[in-house]
Amino acid sequence: MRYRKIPNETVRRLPVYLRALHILGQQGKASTSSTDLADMVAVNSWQVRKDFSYFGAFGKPGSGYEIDGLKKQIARILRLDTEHKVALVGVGNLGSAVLAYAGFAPYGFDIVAAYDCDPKKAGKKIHNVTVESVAKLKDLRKTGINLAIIAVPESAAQQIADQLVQAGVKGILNFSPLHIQVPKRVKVITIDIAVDMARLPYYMS
Amino acid sequence: MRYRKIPNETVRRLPVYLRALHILGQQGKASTSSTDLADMVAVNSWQVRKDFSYFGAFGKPGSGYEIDGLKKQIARILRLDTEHKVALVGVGNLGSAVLAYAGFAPYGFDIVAAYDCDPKKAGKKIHNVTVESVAKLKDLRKTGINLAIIAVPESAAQQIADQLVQAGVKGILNFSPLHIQVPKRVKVITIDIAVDMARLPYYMS
DNA sequence: TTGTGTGAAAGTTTTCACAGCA
DNA sequence: TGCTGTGAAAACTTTCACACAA
Repeated sequence: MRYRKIPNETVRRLPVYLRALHILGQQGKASTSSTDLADMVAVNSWQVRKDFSYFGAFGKPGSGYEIDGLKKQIARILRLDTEHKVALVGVGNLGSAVLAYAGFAPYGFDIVAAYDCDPKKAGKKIHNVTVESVAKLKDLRKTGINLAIIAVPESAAQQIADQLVQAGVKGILNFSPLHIQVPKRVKVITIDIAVDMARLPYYMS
Repeated sequence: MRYRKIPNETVRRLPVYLRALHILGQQGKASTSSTDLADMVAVNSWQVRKDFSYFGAFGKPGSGYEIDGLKKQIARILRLDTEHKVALVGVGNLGSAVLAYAGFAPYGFDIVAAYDCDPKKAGKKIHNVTVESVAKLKDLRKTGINLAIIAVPESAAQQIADQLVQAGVKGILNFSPLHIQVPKRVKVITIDIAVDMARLPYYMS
């Protein structure tokens, strides 16, 4: 079953496996099994094996998966085998939290630029990144950054997205609710905290 | 097709429809169509109609859906027709951003308590909520709060989750990566920013 | 013996096409 | 005419069962 079309749901799980493997690696382990991985990320062992099978076989019957090799394979599939420079737009409460967040590093993301429309913030250094005016967004193209995080208020999100696309950004992580319009070639992933939270009561007994 | 089992994916979309309806209501509109709603949330019109059909018919052929009525219906299904008090644990960068976030209010969520393990923060008022020591978590049961947001570092998350379950919490929005172990009766929804971001490069041309 | 890889079956979700109401 | 509601088909995803490799 080599190199079939990878199901979307599998792609969604791959970063989770990657994080689990990262942790196992830090614990000094060299290999693991589909059962152990499954327990860590709360799926079934056959789901893990099936997911991996979409890009060909990685594991050894009897002994399991070699952690370093598997990490590299998954990183390559997700195109996380090279560093990605990221721009952040909106350095409010949420933006600052994003800048402080250490969780991006294991995936090879590095936030190297930050923009805010508040002139008082321009020039300030927050978590090692100097905040610039949003007017400077047009210079983004020269920097080779093609990933951006939008953490601005809802009302400004579409306008910022337009500017980012103009500046050559190809992928956007969007924290503002509802849909942002971009050309088809640009991928947007939206995280809406309230929308996710709103599902909780439904599932509570 | 009345009162069939509601697909999980439909439940995931309901809060999104709710937000769109909220906006339409604020714009002074009284009714809308499946096509308009679909455009706002980036799905197809037949998906919208199918989703609504799982709880019975709401709309009028020819004229569409009455916004207020539809909002109430969806809120009732999601059990968002009553206010929900929420406790926040972890008032760091992310926790503060959550406290400041206005997006919860339209769904009826109200963050009324905040806890942090840093004794220096105890007693401080942040965005109208007084921060308390995590030692006070055991008093949570008396307050009638059964929803919590975990915004603590990864290493403390499981321990906090255990305490929350002990205190009678039935639903948890978890910002720390990887899986948190809770009894089956408790629902956990995890938001992992980095894991979502990690899918972007795969989809970028 | 332990643990992988994978066809086939079962289950879920999306898409389509169209009947029918206002 | 405009727009809904829905059965049926198609597409996608998960689960199972088991052959087989170390």
